[in-house]
Amino acid sequence: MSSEVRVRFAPSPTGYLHVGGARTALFNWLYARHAGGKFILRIEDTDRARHVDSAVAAILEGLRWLGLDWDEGPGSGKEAGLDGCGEYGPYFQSERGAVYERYLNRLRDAGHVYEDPAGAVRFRLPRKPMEFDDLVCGHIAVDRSKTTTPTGEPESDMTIRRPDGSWIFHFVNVVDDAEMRITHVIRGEDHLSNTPKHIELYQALGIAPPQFAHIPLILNRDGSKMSKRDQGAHVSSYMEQGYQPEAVCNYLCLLGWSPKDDREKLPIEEVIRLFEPSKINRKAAHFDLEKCNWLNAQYLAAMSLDEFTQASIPWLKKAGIVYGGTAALSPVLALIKEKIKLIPEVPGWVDYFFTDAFDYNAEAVEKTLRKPGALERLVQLRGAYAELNAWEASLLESQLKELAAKVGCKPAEYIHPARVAVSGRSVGPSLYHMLEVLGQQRVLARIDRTLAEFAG
RNA sequence: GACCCUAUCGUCCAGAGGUCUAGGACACUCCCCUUUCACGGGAGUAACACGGGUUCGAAUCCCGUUAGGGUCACCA
Repeated sequence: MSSEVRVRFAPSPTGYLHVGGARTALFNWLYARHAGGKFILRIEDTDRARHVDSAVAAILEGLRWLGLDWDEGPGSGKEAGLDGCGEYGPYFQSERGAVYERYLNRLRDAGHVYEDPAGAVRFRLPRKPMEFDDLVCGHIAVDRSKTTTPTGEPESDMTIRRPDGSWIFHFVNVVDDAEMRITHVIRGEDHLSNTPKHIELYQALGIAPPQFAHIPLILNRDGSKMSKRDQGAHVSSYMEQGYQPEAVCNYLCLLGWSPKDDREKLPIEEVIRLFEPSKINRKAAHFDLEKCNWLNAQYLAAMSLDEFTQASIPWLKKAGIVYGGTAALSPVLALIKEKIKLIPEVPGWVDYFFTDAFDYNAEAVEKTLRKPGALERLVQLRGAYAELNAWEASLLESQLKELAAKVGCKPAEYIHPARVAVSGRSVGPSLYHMLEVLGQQRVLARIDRTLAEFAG
């Protein structure tokens, strides 16, 4: 009746959301949004005994974080809770037993299933050549009569219900896709070999199968299979490490898809506009965290100072830094904003702005303060800065350079010790701007402290 | 083992028979900017897996080989 595109993401609640799964969800979502269709989330928890609410929550949380809102499924993309929305529910397979029973009877009436000696229900798999069109892989022709097990036995019939009455993936997956009016099944390439069997199921049921699109898997950088233990494998790890969700999402979009021009960072609206399942690459993509980090830095650079400040606050609090209001915080963050690749690095760059009790980095001390004459330079610089009636970066710079010229040494002889004296380390923002933000009182006091600590 | 998918710089992506002495990005190296670190700007190293065809012409089409991946469950 309607030609509306309906796609779905159907994870099983394993307790976390894998990036591979996230990308599958993303591509489904992109297509739904591109086509003005619906994105459905269905939880494949056929094993009710293993159903854990927190495991489902981890998946919903990851999807929401990435911005992948669903139109039907547990809860909605926008609100919390697991109640569900949509007219084809429930969206937990553990609650759909009656539906499966009904479809099983249809198969039974048509003579497609039988009970094996152990009491499991099996589907009589037609062993004949068949073919289908895949949106990503193209036309696929297989002869299932030829596939055998590792020991050389012919493949056995597909089990669809266990002796204990619980259901097997293949059957319920097909039934639910049919019941939920799914028009396009976009899933991982690991399902490619399952698809002929699923199509047989559709045919036995007398239902027209949906369009299929199998997307390549994501591998580790070195080409090995990405497992749950690998770095960056869980969406939650990006949440915990303070990545920008837009950046991670953007990166995932680029894994197997591209706008066909040289753009890398592009708004999701633009991806939605250009996305086509048939344009997805056929080759497995290797996951490169470096590039993801670079994209994240691009997103940070594009943030306003205010956005950057708001994003930094939770991490400053977590680090126990008392910054005393955004008015005091923002000028400091302005100094280091473009040096940051990941928001959680912020506390490590600004801590000394908010406490006088910072430590001196041993290596920095060795390389600058311990150098002959360094403390003498500090005394001279302190003298010059103490006399200033104004306190502004360009003035501080000209004063320092004048002093160096008068004494007949390089400005560096003042710059390096000064940096260590006021911050305890040898790397940081532009010295003069840092001094400006710190203020005259604190700068002089910190030089005094340094002189006292390292004299003699 | 059988069946299926895939094959362009280390990695991601352009390239859909001539415009390719193969382009962009990440990473790496060097230079500039900056007397710190980073950003930014510039330059450089680096690839069509191999072998056969088809064609006037192939990274692009076909076949084979090799390599990688997937599936062959009462996991999803």
